[in-house]
Amino acid sequence: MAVGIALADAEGVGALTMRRLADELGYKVMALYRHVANKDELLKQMVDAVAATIPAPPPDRAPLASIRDFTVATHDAFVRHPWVPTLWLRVLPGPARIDHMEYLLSAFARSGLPDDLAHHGFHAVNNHVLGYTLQAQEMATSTDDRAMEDLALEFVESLDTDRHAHSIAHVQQHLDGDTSPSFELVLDLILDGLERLADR
Amino acid sequence: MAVGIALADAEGVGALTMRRLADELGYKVMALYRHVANKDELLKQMVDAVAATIPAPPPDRAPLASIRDFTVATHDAFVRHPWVPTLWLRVLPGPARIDHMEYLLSAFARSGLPDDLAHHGFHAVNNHVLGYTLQAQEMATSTDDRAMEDLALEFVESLDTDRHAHSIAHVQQHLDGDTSPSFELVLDLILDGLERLADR
DNA sequence: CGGTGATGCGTACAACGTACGCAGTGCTGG
DNA sequence: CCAGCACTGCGTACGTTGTACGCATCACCG
Repeated sequence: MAVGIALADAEGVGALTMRRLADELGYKVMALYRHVANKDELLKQMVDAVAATIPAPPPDRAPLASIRDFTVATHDAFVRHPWVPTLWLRVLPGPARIDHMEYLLSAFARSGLPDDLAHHGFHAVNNHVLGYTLQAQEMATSTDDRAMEDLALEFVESLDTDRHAHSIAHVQQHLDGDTSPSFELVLDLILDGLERLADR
Repeated sequence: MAVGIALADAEGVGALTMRRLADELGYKVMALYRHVANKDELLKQMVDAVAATIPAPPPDRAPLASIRDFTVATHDAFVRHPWVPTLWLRVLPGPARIDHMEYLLSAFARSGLPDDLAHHGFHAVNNHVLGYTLQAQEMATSTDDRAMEDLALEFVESLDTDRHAHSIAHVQQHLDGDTSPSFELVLDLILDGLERLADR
């Protein structure tokens, strides 16, 4: 069931309406409610299904490396399903999401970082994946790829060349596309910082 | 206008319906549309109004310290108006939001960091404020303070003591409240990391 | 004084989530 | 083999939301 649903991520969460989903499946609306309590429950299951696809690194990997890999894998999943980060926080966590959390916490526990740093690190890493992907979404809302670039240019046009010089330059940097590995760079920034703090 | 609206942050965005807002103001629904094009426009103005309240540090402050202060101020604003982070990315940026972006970028430009690091740093900092506050929201959704604690405890009850030991411990840490300054700690982690990368 | 613009509003509609109760269908225990 | 039961699909219908459209009112200016 969650499968036919995840297919509707081709059109964004906004397009995911119960009637639309029913149509897609060849059923009528109310039939869906025999399988799902309500829409929130449905979304919860969808998010959980995605969470379940995030692979945990092999157990023999070093803790910090595991954290890195796992976070990158989470980011990948978010990129593959752009609607997930939006819902990640809004719906109640299902089993897979709890396992996800548990895994990351356990890796931090094994990392040798002091308890409080591990605690903060967990949040830092979580915020980073989530914030980063959400931010990326901001741009790509329902724009068919080429149109996004136009939209960015149009946005730049609307700015005052003097007062917003930096913003214009920033957008330009994005359009030049020379900033791709930003996600992992900042992730490493955080992880290295944690290690350094622990060493003191 | 945005004033009567911002007052509706006492009940969360969900409660902000056009009819409700009209009632609150003593008007009927359609009267609102003489002042605002549509609801998105309204939300945009609300977010922008909040963005306008975020103070820029004095010009003589060191760039990195300015970034820090400004980010903390942004976080404060988000805490004061919990509905803002959710909308921050969803609505189009108004003038105040553009100024906000411009200020942060200009501080990075003055910081002496190489261009690409400044670019990434901007995103890192932005993601952090946003991600952090959103994450905090996750917990505090429409729960009247004391009830939240109960909810957390109930959540813990639902977990398997063995399989989810770390998650339980993590929630416990939150309930003990010994983790408050987490936001600034991670922020410093990021800023220090940027500096260190630049020095190499 | 007549006209013109801004402002408030009443009615109405489409899209949504979903409550409720009925109908068919297949499996099970006697 | 059949009565009953549980499950699944569905038709109808309601309440809530955003908002289009057109009319009424009123201030002001020539």
